[in-house]
Amino acid sequence: MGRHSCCYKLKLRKGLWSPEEDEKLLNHITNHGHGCWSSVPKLAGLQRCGKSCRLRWINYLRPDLKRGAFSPEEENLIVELHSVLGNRWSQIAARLPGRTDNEIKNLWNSSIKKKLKQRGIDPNTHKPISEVESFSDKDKPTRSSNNDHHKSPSSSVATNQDFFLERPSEFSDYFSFQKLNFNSNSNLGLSVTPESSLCTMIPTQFSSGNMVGSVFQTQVCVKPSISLPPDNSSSPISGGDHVKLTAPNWEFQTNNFDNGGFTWSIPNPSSSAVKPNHNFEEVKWSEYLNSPFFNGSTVQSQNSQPFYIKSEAEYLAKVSNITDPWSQSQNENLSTPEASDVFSKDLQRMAVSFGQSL
DNA sequence: AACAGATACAACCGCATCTTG
DNA sequence: CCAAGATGCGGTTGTATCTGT
Repeated sequence: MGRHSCCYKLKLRKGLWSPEEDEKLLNHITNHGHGCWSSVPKLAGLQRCGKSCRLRWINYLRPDLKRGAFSPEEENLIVELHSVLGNRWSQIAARLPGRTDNEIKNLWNSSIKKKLKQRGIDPNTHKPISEVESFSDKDKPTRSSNNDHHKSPSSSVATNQDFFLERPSEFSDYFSFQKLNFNSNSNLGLSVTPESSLCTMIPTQFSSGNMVGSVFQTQVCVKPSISLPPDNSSSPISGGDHVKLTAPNWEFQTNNFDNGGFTWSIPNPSSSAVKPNHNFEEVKWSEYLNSPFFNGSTVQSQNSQPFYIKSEAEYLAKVSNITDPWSQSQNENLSTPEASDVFSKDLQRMAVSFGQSL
């Protein structure tokens, strides 16, 4: 459709808004509300199209807008959200009260991108630039066209399910999950994908980012999945190319935006109960992102209600008991190889259990 | 002071989706 | 169900301002 139809019929003003125009629009909406935007210009006495009026109101005149520079916490939150949501500016803006998608987009393009690059982080992938550069073509996921999650969702996301299925590979790249050094093969005929191409990432703690020293920290969880070998194997699981499972233990990652580095930690594997038969496919990513967990507020107590994934009830209960994954991991000093080995074995056990329940 | 380039921000454009008759 | 209009979104462009020479 493109340009609003009224713009063709009438000679309408374009470009910057004058104070007089602002006043007319502000007065009209204050007194009457905007109603149908296409009728606003006429009712407000403006030579603009409704689309232009709407944009002016949303980005500039709205009374609840927060003015002034972005705080470091806001910038960190934007980076964090962008790593999950990509260029879904409106969704990012929804988590920063008083900020508009337009100004967040502008901030990203004019400032944050450069800062990340200066820290050696690729703003598209959120990976260290050195890793991005060494990521050869042969290692890229086959669905390379989906590798850039910064495309417009309108063109890349056909359905919720498609979106959900496509997100994991993007984030497995980002999180370099192979650091966990899973056993790539087991005597059960199962394999945990070493490159973690099916790894699913769930952000858990955006709302509870906290200051540790001068560092703003947030935590996210990474949920490995298991892929099955071809049907000719002796795998106890049959049917379908892949089975996705929720890991019995969740991995916490702390993002330290001050130095651009990532610190890995893994909760004590024995502290988490295995819940083998829940079906993560039930939860669509978009539903998750629209869940109450994400609604509006950017500051939320860690002890508040856990986020919504109905099939993850067991997990939620555990998360709510973890008061500080960061210091917990520091104290326990879980080194990656040992912990990941246990982690990997738990995954395999769970996969078998899952397969037998089918 | 004048100019050019960089930067930040405002606004537009085109597309997809939603709504309505 | 369909078509047209309305709305929302993200990419892009335009412009004012800043900064350095």
